Amino acid sequence: MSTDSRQLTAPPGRPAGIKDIAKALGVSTGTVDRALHAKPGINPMTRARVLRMAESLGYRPNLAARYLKSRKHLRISVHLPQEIALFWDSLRDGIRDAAAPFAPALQVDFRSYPRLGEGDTPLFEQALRDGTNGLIIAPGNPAKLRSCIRKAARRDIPVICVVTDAPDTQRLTAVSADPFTVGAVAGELLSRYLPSGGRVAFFTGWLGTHDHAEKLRGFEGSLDASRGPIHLGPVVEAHDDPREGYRRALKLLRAHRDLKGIYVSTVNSLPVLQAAEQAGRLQNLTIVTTDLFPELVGWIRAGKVAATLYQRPLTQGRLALLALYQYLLDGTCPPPRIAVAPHVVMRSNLNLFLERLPVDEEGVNRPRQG
Amino acid sequence: MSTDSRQLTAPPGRPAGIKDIAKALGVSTGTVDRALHAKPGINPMTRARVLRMAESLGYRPNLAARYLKSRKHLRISVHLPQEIALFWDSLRDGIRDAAAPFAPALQVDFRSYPRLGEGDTPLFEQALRDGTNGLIIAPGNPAKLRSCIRKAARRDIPVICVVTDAPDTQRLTAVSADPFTVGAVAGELLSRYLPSGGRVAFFTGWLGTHDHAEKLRGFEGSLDASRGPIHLGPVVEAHDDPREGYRRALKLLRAHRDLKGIYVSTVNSLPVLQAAEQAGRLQNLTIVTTDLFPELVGWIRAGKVAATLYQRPLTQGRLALLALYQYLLDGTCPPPRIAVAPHVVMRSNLNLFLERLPVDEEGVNRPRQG
DNA sequence: TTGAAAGCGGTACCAC
DNA sequence: GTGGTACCGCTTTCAA
Repeated sequence: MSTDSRQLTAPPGRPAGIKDIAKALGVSTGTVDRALHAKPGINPMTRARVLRMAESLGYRPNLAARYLKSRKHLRISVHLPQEIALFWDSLRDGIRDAAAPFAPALQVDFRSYPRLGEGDTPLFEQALRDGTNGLIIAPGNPAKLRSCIRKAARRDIPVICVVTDAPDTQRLTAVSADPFTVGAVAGELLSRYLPSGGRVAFFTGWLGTHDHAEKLRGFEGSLDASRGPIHLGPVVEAHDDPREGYRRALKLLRAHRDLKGIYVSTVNSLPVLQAAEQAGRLQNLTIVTTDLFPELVGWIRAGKVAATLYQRPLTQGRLALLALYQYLLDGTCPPPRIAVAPHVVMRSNLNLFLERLPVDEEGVNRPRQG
Repeated sequence: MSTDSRQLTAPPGRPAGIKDIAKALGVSTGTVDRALHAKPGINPMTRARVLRMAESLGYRPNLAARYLKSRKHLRISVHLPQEIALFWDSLRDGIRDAAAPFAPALQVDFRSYPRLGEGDTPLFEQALRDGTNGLIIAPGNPAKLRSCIRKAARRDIPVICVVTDAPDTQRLTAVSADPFTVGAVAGELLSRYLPSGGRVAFFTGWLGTHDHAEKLRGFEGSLDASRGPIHLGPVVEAHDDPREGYRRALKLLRAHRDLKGIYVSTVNSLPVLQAAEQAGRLQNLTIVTTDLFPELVGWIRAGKVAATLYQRPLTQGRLALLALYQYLLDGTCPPPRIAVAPHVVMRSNLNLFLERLPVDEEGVNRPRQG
């Protein structure tokens, strides 16, 4: 008679291993391995028995041993733009830092392309050919990547979006500073900052971009919800171009002498600030900007920028990597969207953020003189 | 003649291991191991040669193999108060989450004592007796723990402080929301929120407590630095006692009919809010509070609390654990202080934080009626 | 003071 | 289909 397996189901002193399963069933470790990994060439019956026993013994694979033997380097590819360098470099740093504890089991390949949406498709396809195990991307133009993502999904290669999302695709998840909330925070700040009311302008890149439109929605909703008599004024698309931003800002300021505040919802805030200073309007404008970069520091220090909403690239990178690694390691599915709470950076807490920013404190931080 | 070691210093195809060092030097792996771990019973000369070779080969220990064999569970003790449960539980969660990837190589023992500063000393001494490898504590009364920390340092057992610091001790580092900055942010927010000026009150626990005094310094400095004609009004110590807080708040409001704002710099904000509501003054007060807990949610939603400064216990826990683990693993010394940037939580971004807060959305969040 | 060798828990290959 | 076993890189023990 075979031994009564039930008495073996009691948890032993130390965690059950593959050998314990094999012994309890009177099979070899090889068989157990094949069963656990759904490898070909095993009797379905045997497989079922092994799985049941593994379950009842509470078997958890020892990852140290697994990695030690198989040396299976998980390789993941990270494709991000070069511009704006500081932001994307921070994101890369966040990914690198989060990946460090898993080295050398996890290898991260960074690849860059010039600007958001320009040249990411070929990189994606190359990564698929190279047999990457997972991807982190910032889809500037989701439509163009749609088929790539589908292809990856078919091969069970997870894709995580950062900063921007590719909605309605099979990407595993998207990590971002929820744009609606970011816009809403800007709106609430300006409402509170301007209790006597007035009109505020909204600068953005392209209203056709999902994220930018969401920011506007959040911003407007927040202004409406506030009790103050503050209202949404002109909405300006500057297409993330400094010269266009400067030109449009100047024009805007001339056309609207009563403007009380401005929210620049993309990183393109410097031209707007310079235009406002040029026009001598800074004193009477409350300005909220987006993200944090060396040239902005001086403006914040001087109180010319009331607050900037920092999208925390480091944290986004960390969360994206962890979600991807978890999925690759044990199939854990992250929630469909991971929202990072934006930081409200002002003069009083600016220094805390500069520590993590590769900022040259000398000179760079002075606001340019008109 | 021994082989010329220099040609071996070139990085090989795959990472150098302990055997590579042994082979290059013509010694055994046992010797290499003893040298690398400063174990007793090895010729200093041999040791030096091994270390040099390890260096030049760029040797990095294979952690998988190390853990697989030695099963050396690092055990660390985390001692935190029970009250206020929600805050400290979040901190514990942050530690737990950060430790999870290292399981089972790292085991975390949580121990609790009733309130900050009450009963932490015996726990500390017990942990030392039990042979813990490291500690995370929240020193409510640094003076009492001073000798404990010294004892730990002598045995090379790292101690990390969270939330509160024990300055001038040998603790490895302290993770906290830098109190000066937190106070300064509150001051800047109130200055901006109240452009027409006036006086604002400052509620705290004990001015004798380092952190609380720092918050006041930051707060006042920020008010002074702002251009607005806003000034520091009454400073109230409520000793973190709800009844005392309520009583003092009522009295304060009666004595200062012109008060424009209040900053409650400890978690003891509910009584102050209730007093203000009772006195019918909420409409004309801009209130900034500290931390986030279920009972506060309704007040924020209703716009009665303009903002609350959240000290991000999850992040503090994560950073503390990582710093401790890094130190235990490869001796990496963290900076003497790790500052967490506090989050500015307002109506518009509240939901992002509630997701991580064990909050019952039903009923609990309504502000209590008088 | 040093060397040799036995595992740690899985994986992968070969033989049956 | 299944069993047996060498081996991943390191630690630890025992013998020299």
